[in-house]
Amino acid sequence: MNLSQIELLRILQETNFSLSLAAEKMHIVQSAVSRQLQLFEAEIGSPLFERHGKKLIAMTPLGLRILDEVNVINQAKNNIQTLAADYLDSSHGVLHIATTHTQAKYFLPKPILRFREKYPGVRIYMDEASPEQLINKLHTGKADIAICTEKVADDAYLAVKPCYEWHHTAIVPKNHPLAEDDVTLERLASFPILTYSFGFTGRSNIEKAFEKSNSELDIILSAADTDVIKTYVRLGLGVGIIAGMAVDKTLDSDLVARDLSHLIPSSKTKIAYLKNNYLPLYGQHFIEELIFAAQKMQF
Amino acid sequence: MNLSQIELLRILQETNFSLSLAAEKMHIVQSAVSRQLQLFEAEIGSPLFERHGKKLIAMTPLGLRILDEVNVINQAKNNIQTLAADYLDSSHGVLHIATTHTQAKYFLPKPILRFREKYPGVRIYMDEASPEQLINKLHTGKADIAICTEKVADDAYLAVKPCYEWHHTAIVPKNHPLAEDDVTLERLASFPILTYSFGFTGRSNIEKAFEKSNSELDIILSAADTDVIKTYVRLGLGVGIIAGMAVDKTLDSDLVARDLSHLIPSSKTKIAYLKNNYLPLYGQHFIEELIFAAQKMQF
DNA sequence: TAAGGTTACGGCGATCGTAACGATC
DNA sequence: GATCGTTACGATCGCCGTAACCTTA
Repeated sequence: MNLSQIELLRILQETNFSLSLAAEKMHIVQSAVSRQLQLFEAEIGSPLFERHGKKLIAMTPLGLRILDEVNVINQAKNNIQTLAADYLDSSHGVLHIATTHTQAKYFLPKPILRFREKYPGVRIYMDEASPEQLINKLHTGKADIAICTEKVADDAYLAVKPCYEWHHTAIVPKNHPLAEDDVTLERLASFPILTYSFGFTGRSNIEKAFEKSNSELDIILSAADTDVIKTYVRLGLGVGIIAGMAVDKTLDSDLVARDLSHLIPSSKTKIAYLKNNYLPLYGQHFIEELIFAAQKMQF
Repeated sequence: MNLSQIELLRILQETNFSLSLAAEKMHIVQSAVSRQLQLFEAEIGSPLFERHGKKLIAMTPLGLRILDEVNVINQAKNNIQTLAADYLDSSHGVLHIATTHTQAKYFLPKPILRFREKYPGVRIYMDEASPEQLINKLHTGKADIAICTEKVADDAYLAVKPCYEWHHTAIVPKNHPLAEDDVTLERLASFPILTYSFGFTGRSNIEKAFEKSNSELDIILSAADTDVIKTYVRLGLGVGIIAGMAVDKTLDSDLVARDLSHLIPSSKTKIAYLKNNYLPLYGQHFIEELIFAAQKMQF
């Protein structure tokens, strides 16, 4: 057993068990990969992959169980490398942030600016995805830190820190009835609604609010992206329900924002990362920036 | 970085940072070890060991942090090997049990007999040690399963299963006053006491019982070993306080046993093993035997 | 000066690459 | 028949062992 064989197993799971793709990723020829896999299976004494003829199509139960350990080893190996690099120079490096559109556009700009000032040598990769995908990116090592509102609870491998609490806001064009009227659940439900997709940015709390009432929402447009919602609200398609921090007083001056904090439960945006993943110092400082920025906010 | 370098680091911590001892353990020459360490430190880019001249005397903070990850890797590597062996043949193998003398002599015989019948191919190593050492043996991989009463709480890396509950018993020679009289804390305290050493077999509960009362125990002999205590009780040195299950009705018929369950809080014997350590099937069955045996007992 | 660690060098074995072959959709 | 995997073989590179050298108690 050696580390390249461990790495091979890890890559095979990523490449849908393709030896040729794995070879490419490892920068060696395919025949070498084939032999290494054979050697490893020989050492284990049992096949780790189900095969159709010569093609690998799945992992055996033993293979899956061993894959768990392989991932542990891989994580630890990466930690060693990160630790070493961090110790040599904690001012340079790479930070993969995975988050939803709303956070990326309306919450992250300030903390990222401050962070850039302190760490001009750190390259930031920002990855937008659905909350479900965010967690997956953490687990597969494609992201170091995830920032989102939904789905990050009850995962034993995740460390989750509360970041900030916010409320939803309804937005309508200036001439819309809701621009002036009292806002109630029933009144809201009488209009076509535009809001976030399932599983995004506090959508679950919107569901909860209307579950309890007798009204039913007529959601005519769901989007992951606040700006898409705003666009169609401007076109008069209906009432937008968006996150409070996504309302920009100057850019959205053509719209009227009505606070919904009395109707829809507050949402909590969290910061999540893998417990077993060593975050370089600048990563830890980035989280501090997030929390600092959160404290300065109010919705 | 490769697995032998990882292994080297692990062994260096075991050998007090001696390259020559490490070389011996790894069955290679010392110069090879020296070079591998240099290569690894070069790859890390920083020294992992503090040196006095050429001699290694301690680890640097970075080295210690990396050692954590090394141990994780080592554990996972062992798990892979155990998984593979277990899958090939779950009827043969080795089981390292670490426990105290009392458990080894008075609780384990029955479950071990039953286990041997089911798994004649499993070699059992029984290791006697203090509770503190038991935990250490688990952490260093020298034991798979520990059975004891003290010290196994609040360790995040340990899985702890309750095994059985028992009470202390006082033993005296037949002609001793306590053979007949009512047993109270005060009465007990009026005699010289022989019992377990600090940190052994429910000793902490004895302390607790007497802390609350005004009496103070005059412990004239402490031993880890119940049989030593019995021996000196037979010689008339005083009153023995031992675990209830350590009283053998036939072998100890020359002694009088007085139950202390109304005076000393009950003790709980637990089974502990490392959460991250894969126990082969027979190991899991061994634990089942322990729990089965425990249910058949009563003290 | 003995014991532990480093440096230099030669030899062996592990693993890679090339290439030809085999199988599967 | 194109893609993917296996087998065979030669070449290379990494790692070990021998041995001489360095350093400190």
